[in-house]
Amino acid sequence: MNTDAQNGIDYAMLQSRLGYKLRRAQMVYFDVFFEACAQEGITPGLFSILAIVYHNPGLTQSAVSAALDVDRSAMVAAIDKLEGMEVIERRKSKNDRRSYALYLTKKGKAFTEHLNQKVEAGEQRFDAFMQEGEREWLLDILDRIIEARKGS
Amino acid sequence: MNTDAQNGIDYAMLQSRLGYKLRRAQMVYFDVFFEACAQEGITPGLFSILAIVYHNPGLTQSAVSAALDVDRSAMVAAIDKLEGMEVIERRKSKNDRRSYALYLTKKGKAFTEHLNQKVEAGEQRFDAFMQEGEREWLLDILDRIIEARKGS
DNA sequence: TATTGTTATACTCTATAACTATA
DNA sequence: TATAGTTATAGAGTATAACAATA
Repeated sequence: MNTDAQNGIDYAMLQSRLGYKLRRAQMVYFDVFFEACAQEGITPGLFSILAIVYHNPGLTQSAVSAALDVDRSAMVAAIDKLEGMEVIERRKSKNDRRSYALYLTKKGKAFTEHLNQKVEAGEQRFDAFMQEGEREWLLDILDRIIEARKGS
Repeated sequence: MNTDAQNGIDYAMLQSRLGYKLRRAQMVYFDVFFEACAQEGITPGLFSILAIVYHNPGLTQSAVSAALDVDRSAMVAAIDKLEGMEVIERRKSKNDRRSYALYLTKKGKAFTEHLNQKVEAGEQRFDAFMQEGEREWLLDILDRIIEARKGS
């Protein structure tokens, strides 16, 4: 039960842990995500930026970094790269001349939608291992766990 | 639904993704794990080593690195640190003089058990957000996802 | 004074390559 | 020749601190 059949090593103290299994399962999905991104010459972190700007055009760099919980300084190289790929653009803000408003280019919108569909298709592979309704149940219980943190 | 009430930013393309929710939920549990480890002056990575050696005394450094899927070279500093804490010890292997056999010290066993209980207690906080039997079902579905990768 | 974007810097984690001593 | 442990090194990823322009 607690033994991994592949190498005969006993993972007992890790296997029984829900956090450990969540991590392993998340890694399975991350591999799909990473691979889909890699095929399009991007990283998961950069896709996250595109996804945020796609649904929230006009955000500043700082707002995006806050939304993704990374430091402002990390955004500079990231936006530079996305701008180099011509999928995002910095527009000088009118109200506040210190900041840029971020927008996806036409190419960027199509790129983001294409990548999103690709990841979605990749994830669907695992639906075969779930019974009817289990996916919704899983999403629901994960939501409860995520919400549970907030009341800490 | 797809909007985070906290900052008014629309995470739609990420929120709908099962992989993203798995990551968020995993981070909730990881915070508990990390905090419990930090209070004992250790890291999650080092605890994983202790957990493996606890259940598999006598493994070589290379075997542990393979079990945890990290490079051999990363083990050196890690075992150095655990040895410095007097929770693990390298014993010269008799059969193969190139390698060490790893064992927990008496202190190391107690330390590992204590830490394990601490993490377990921390995780139990989230059981309140699950119905009867849901935890077992969740472990089961996560196992199916983890196993699904192998047949890729 | 505070904030935006930026740069320089450092720190962690991990991977690669090369070395030594064994096998 | 291949493997175990080691070392040096380099690459991500991310955080901190400081600066100029602007608020």
